[in-house]
Amino acid sequence: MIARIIVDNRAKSVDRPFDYRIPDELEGKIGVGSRVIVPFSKANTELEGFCVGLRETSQAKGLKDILRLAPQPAAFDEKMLELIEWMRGKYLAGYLDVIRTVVPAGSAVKAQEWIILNERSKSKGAVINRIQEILIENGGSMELAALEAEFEKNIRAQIRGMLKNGTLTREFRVSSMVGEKTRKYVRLIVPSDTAAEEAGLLEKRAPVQARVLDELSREEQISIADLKQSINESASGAVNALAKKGFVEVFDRVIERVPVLNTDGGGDLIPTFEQRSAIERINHSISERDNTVFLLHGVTGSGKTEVFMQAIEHALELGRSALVLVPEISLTPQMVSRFSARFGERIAVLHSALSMGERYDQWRRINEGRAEIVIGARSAVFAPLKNIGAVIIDEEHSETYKSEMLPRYHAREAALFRAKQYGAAVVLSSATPSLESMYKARHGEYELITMKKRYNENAMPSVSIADMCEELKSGNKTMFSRELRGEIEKNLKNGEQTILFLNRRGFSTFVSCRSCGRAVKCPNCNITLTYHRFDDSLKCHYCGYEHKNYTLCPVCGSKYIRYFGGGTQKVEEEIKKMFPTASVLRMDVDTTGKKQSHEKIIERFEKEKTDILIGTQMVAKGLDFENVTLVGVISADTMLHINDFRSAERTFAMLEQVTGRAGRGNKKGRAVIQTYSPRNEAVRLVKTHNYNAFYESEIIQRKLMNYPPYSELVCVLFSGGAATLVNQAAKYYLKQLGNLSEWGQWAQILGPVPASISKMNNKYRYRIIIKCEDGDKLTDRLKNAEAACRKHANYKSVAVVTDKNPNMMY
DNA sequence: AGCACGCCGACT
DNA sequence: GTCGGCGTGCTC
Repeated sequence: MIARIIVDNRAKSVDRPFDYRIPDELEGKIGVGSRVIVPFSKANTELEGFCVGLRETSQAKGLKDILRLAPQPAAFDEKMLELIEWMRGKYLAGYLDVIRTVVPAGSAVKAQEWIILNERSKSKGAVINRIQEILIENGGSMELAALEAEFEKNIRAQIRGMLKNGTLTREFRVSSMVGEKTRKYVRLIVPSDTAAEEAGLLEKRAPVQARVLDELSREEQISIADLKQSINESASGAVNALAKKGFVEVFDRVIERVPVLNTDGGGDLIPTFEQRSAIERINHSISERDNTVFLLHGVTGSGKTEVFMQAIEHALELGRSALVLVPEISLTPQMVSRFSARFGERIAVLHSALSMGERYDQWRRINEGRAEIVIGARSAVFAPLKNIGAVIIDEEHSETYKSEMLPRYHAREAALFRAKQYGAAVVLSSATPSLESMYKARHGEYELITMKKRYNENAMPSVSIADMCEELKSGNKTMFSRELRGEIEKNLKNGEQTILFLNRRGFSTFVSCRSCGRAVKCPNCNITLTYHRFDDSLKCHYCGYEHKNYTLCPVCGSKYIRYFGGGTQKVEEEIKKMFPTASVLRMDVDTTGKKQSHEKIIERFEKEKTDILIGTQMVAKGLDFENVTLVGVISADTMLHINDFRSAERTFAMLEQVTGRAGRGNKKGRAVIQTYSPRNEAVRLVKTHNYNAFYESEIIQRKLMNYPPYSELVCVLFSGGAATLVNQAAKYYLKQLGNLSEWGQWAQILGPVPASISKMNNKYRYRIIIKCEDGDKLTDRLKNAEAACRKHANYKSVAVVTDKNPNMMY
């Protein structure tokens, strides 16, 4: 038999299957997804490979044998392979890029090349002698990479020569990067009465040893870590002494790294009429296996989580599994704990904070069918579930579902693909669905379920809009309108909590000179630097460049340097000035840098009843606190004026979400939105929480401008060291794409033009945007044009990245 | 990526 | 004459 193998060699040109013979001893043991070790290229380097198919014969000449199986289980099954193939086409990515995305990182085996010195030979080459000396110093063998590191120049030629004449031999040693985790355990190897007797003897002389024996008589095996806890630090010494005397033995026990889940999440609730009817429709589809896609449009607090849980329960009853995607797991702790309270051990939670080992163990649990419900962010869509019955995508409009790395997949699209494979029901859920999804729902492609009532029949928060132009006219130059200020005062008096939201993305605080009018820019990127109060420095949020704050303008030397825009730090400062007695917490990227500090802030806010929480994006999602009755949006404009066709949609969704944080308990919630554009539709319609009106006004704009959902966008980004070269490469690419008239569909090409961030990390960037009916039909053309660019001698240094349906326009 | 092959200039 | 420079092309 012949196996088709994708070799784990990062070179793009080898991104295709290679045929290998399956040796007799491996016959029948290799199938789709198997991880194997194969010799590759002239040097027969041992590489890991993934099997993507079997066949009887091969036309390739010079077939080699598969060397052996890698220790890990198969990385994927046939269904997952279909997904891999689909993603390869859809997102113009290579096999390996896709496989590395789909298969958990770190579960790969890496073979290190070791060099062994056989005999010391006399040589006239200084390098050759030095190689021998270093090898002898290291006990006769070394990893090639370590050996090479000892030299400044390349020693490949010398090594090759020495391998040929037998002075050296080569060996590949595999070390699996992540495998099972083991822990040291102790157990008795003598009868328990012998141990008890010994314990009695040791009582006075060695009390710690006596206690170890005592505990082991009650429990068969105990980890050394536990003993250290229950006795004291010297327990491990005592264990060693007992082992030496032959009473106990220490052994490695495989343990699974399962993160601890919080399981307090309240009991079952009685579903409302709206919930019941939603559940019925979804469960019917699960039973029928008809792959219906539901768009669940429900206001915040309408009890969508309960609907999800009942659908999942139904899928499990039918022996099927369930996949739940959320925008970011750390932002939905309440949902996760409700799920784990209900489903316990059957859940696997995948999130970015997991270590590689934890991730691998979760992957195995799912793969072996020990966890049937997966809840996680974007990449959880690749969880190795079998027989999926229900797929739930919460906050389906969220932009975090789109990957910014290669392959630039959209988790919603990938989830729909998987659901189709298994005939699973899909629930796309949101209070503010994406225009694309609502369009499909209104045109019969998806089934619309609407949930209008909040679970506890609470009214939606009342929203008022503060016109900041008016404030300025009446002489208010602070960041806060009189109305917001008044409401905060009211809340402080009543002992109720307030959340202040500030969207820093897009318009960060920047430093500019009042004399020459120039803003301080990053030397590597065409972007203004952001001022950070904390260490009085200017930082570039794209490349990480950092500079101490200037006291004089770096361009004209003037001392009239000014700060523009207000970040969260500024808001915090002003609030503290205005309300000196109020307790204040700030939550943004700077205060949540460390793992879990974000959860800690939320916990503190809840427990300590902090008066005011100031935050960015992250306060907008999932927080559900009874005592929060006021939400203030410092500026609704920051997102609105970004030059992007989705900015209105984003603004509306964001405002709906933040204002929805108010009044989750019995008290009525209020929200104040500050803006310089009070008449803008996205801002105005939040006041009445009227999504449908917003949809109708926005969809007209989209149709007029032929934007999605009336078209598809393909964005091609070119970047390289010299602006003109990059621009030429983009033009050459367009020429390779051929005539629009031959494409068999309506299409429009925009560009090439400099990208919105025209320079990043010292790379100049140009973009082409293709508006068309069906981007997937262009895939082959795009791939060919990209390949032509890469081949062209002049443009080899220019990187080309294609993004279908990008979040932003670059 | 890494290696071999191959076609041109500077050396024993 | 040949050693070695790196441009080109292939890896089952």
